[in-house]
Amino acid sequence: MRYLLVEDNQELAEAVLRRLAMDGHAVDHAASLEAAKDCLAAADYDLILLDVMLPDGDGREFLAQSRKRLDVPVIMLTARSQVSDRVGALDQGADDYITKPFDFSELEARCRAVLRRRGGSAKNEIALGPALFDPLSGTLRRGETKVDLRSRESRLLEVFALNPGQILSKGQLMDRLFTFDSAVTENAIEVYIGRLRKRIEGMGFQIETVRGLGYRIEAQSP
Amino acid sequence: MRYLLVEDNQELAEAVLRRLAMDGHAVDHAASLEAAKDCLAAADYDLILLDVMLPDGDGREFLAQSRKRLDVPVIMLTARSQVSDRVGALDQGADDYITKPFDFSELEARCRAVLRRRGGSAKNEIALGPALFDPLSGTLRRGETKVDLRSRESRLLEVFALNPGQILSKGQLMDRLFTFDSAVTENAIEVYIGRLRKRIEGMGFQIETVRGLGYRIEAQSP
DNA sequence: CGGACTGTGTCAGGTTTATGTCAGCTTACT
DNA sequence: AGTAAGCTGACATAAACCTGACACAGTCCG
Repeated sequence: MRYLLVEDNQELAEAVLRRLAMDGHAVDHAASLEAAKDCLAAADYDLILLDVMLPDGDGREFLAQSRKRLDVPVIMLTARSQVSDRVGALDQGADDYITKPFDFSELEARCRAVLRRRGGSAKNEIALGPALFDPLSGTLRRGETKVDLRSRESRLLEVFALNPGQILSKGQLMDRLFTFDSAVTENAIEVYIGRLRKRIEGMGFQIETVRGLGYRIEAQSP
Repeated sequence: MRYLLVEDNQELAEAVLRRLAMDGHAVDHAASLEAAKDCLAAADYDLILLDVMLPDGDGREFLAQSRKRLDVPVIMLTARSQVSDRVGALDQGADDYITKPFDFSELEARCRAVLRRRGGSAKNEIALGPALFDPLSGTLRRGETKVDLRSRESRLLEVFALNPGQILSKGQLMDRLFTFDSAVTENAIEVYIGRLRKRIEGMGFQIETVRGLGYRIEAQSP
């Protein structure tokens, strides 16, 4: 997938770029509307991440104009205070919006959601042993049994599901679950592992601790 | 592989250099950011080990700047006390971090992990007779049988696996397993050899004692 | 607006586990 | 047989991990 990120905050932009690159996407970065136009002229994108406040104009106007020519999904990045930003963002042609500060995992989830909506119904469920996990809705299903996960639990499980068999350290999990400026304890991961374990009981797979290294998902042993 | 170590503590730097050299890597050493820049201009590296606190600046800033131009994996070396060091290290562009003081074997393991992640996901398993050993997850497999090793056991086995047929003295093994400033008895090695032997029973290879000299790994005799 | 509810993250105390030492034993070599 | 080297079961310890309880902030709903 090829993304275009339009964002003038350098620090934030780099963090987002890195993260999306880790997921295997090619991401171009434009720090202004001017630069964004150049990028759009030069390449085809699958998704645009568009900040509202930009040095040379308002992202919404840009969106309104581009919509006539483009048919690319757009996710708006808005500041929390700018409530009015949200209102109308969707009207203006955005496919979704996300308020800053956001978790990277949430951004990833929204990107997937939007792309899925657009690109037809590519199934987005992940098989976990005999169970099926839908990270978008946060539901886990095995036959008749269905479990709803909370947002954090869902993201956590998603990270495991995307790295089956691999050991993930608490540090890695933290970086995947939390914003870079939020200072949470590693203990939070332990707590969530515990909560998640309770929920996935009887689903045919389990999270196993690898002492000193991290955690790993595995199909039920016995 | 060619590494660049950016670290101002002379003693630590030399120890790391020696160790990595033993693994057959070429390692350059820069004691400051200034020197690091010169090195980067002069050569291409496969991996950078970057201390956070340096006499002429913060390693993280350096990293943030370099990221634009470089695409080399970076492992940050942070002090345990400096919690803030760790926070965001990965977001700032590091591929991994390791807190001082660290065991050399852990450093090696992380280097391998990062390089592997970067260089595609080639499996990193080592053949030991009829068995396969994955030093990253610490699992040993022979056909259907799977054994999980503990961290120290895993590192110990790794040393043997990388030096097949060679006799390794207890001193050498200690150097490879423990931090240079930690004072452990040679008996500890004996104990671990014993534990490891128990675990690898039936895996088709064995650790044999060479009285007065050390130990050696060999395929099962009969 | 206030109270009930929910999702989150922290904390403190309890539990488990890896690790290294020790003491006494076995083995190999002279 | 004597001696040094190696082995091993038992143990203390500290670190890693788990978990019940709680505090806090949103959100919902009357």
